[in-house]
Amino acid sequence: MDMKWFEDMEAAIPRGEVRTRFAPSPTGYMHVGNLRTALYTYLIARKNKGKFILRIEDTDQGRLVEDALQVIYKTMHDCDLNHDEGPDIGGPAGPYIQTERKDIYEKYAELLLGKDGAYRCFCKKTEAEKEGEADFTKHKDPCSLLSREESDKKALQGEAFVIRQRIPQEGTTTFYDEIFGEITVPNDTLDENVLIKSDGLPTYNFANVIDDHLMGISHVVRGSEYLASTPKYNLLYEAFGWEVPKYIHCSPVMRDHQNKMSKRHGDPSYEDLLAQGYLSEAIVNYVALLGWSPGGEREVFSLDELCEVFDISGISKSPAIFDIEKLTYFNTEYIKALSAEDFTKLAEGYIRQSIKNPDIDILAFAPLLQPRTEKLTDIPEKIDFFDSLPEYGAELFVNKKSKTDEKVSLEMLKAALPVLEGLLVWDDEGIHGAMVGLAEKLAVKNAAVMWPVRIAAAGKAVTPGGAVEICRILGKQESLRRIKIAIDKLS
RNA sequence: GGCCCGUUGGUCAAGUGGUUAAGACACCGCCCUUUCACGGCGGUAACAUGGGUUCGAGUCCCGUACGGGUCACCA
Repeated sequence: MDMKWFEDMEAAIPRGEVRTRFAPSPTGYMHVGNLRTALYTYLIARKNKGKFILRIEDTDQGRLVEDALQVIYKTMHDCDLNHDEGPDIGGPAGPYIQTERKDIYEKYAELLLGKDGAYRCFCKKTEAEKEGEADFTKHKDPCSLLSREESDKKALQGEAFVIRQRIPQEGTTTFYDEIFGEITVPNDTLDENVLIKSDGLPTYNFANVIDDHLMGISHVVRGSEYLASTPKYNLLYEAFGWEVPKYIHCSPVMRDHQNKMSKRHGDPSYEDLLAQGYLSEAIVNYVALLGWSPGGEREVFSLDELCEVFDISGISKSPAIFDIEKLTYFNTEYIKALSAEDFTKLAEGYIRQSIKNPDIDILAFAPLLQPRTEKLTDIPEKIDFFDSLPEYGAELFVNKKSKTDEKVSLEMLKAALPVLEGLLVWDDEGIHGAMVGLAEKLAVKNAAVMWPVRIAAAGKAVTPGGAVEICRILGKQESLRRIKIAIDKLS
């Protein structure tokens, strides 16, 4: 065995700084829990002026998904979770794609074999483990008893094998997690997992340990589903004589008390949320708070601010249920905080979805929409009435607070028609003045005029903006036409 | 089933032995208002459970219940 090679590998490991890594499998789908893990991982690196690394865990050849890498890059980029090292930009600890590190794993597996921390298993892959009846009894693997000579001989003869981790059956293993504290498990409950598969590629169980070590990862951030196998990873570090990194296991993001968020249940992925009209910044802010708390009362944080205040101690042990309503609240806040230009830019496409009439000024809607938009996708149905007057019932004219009913509305519209018709300048000031003046003349509340006019102009009860703004955007001719339609309807 | 972990209002959560148990979302009410919304003000609502330890327990210990994770040649 070429020990010089191993020495060189060790010597090349970046050290002396905080290094974290986000290590997704290319599944083509970034679920919310994944995004949160990426965020926390990023935050820990930035908070400590360290490095954030992207590593692709693609050792499952059967599950390759086309373009999955692009989904990862795009999500990270959209969310501003920029990495310092990764497959696309390189770095001192590459390659950053596991299938490109095959020879590295092979060498370390060989080394481990030599240390008796692993053994070859020549058993046939058992199809016996069918769905349904789970067998929880542990079986002693006969191959673990094979002498090194026998094992080498069989391998040399070309017999297919996998490499399994050898686990001492006595004693306990203890590891420390930054969130859960000290955890101790009896060694005889640990399985001798496959480290190298028959296709020569490593399993997660092996690759993560090798890579985290070789890439100089100081803080391992991952989902709590790995909590149960962490003792086995510790045993691996121990067998190699390597320093164990800090562990940060995050509890899952749930859809309800019983189930994790999942594609199967139709829970939204990051991409889905974008498509539903949520802003990246709002999603990131909300997700940061799902399972982590800064401790104070403040909740709105930009990414940069999160880098400052984030602390591992604020991460919660128990799972958190994803609440789309609270996300919506954050989204509303972020939309309101947008500059008028930025909002217009984002809203334009949605506005065009329902406004086909080229005579209508698209930009006129933006200021009306911005303070009352929860999700960008809500925009089209809010303004569809501008394009064409919807069918509506006369009961919309009834409003207690404005003191209007169908009869009063008819009177008001009849009175308003000539006043508006006589307006020479069709702007907010003029329209407002005309209607308020009319109300004063008739000795009624402003609302008694405004309500019927708004209903007549819009044909729906809930509208962005009031009678004045709607009439202004509609234009004089169309406004008058709609008022006449309403008069006919009420007569 | 074994092992591991968790449990503060509907949800996210603060809280590290002594608090009137924060805050946010949602919900309800009032005010403002040319609608809805926004905004302002106020309200309903919680320490899973039983034992300890302690002068004193949401906070520490043990049990119970409930929930989750894991026990793949998936990660």
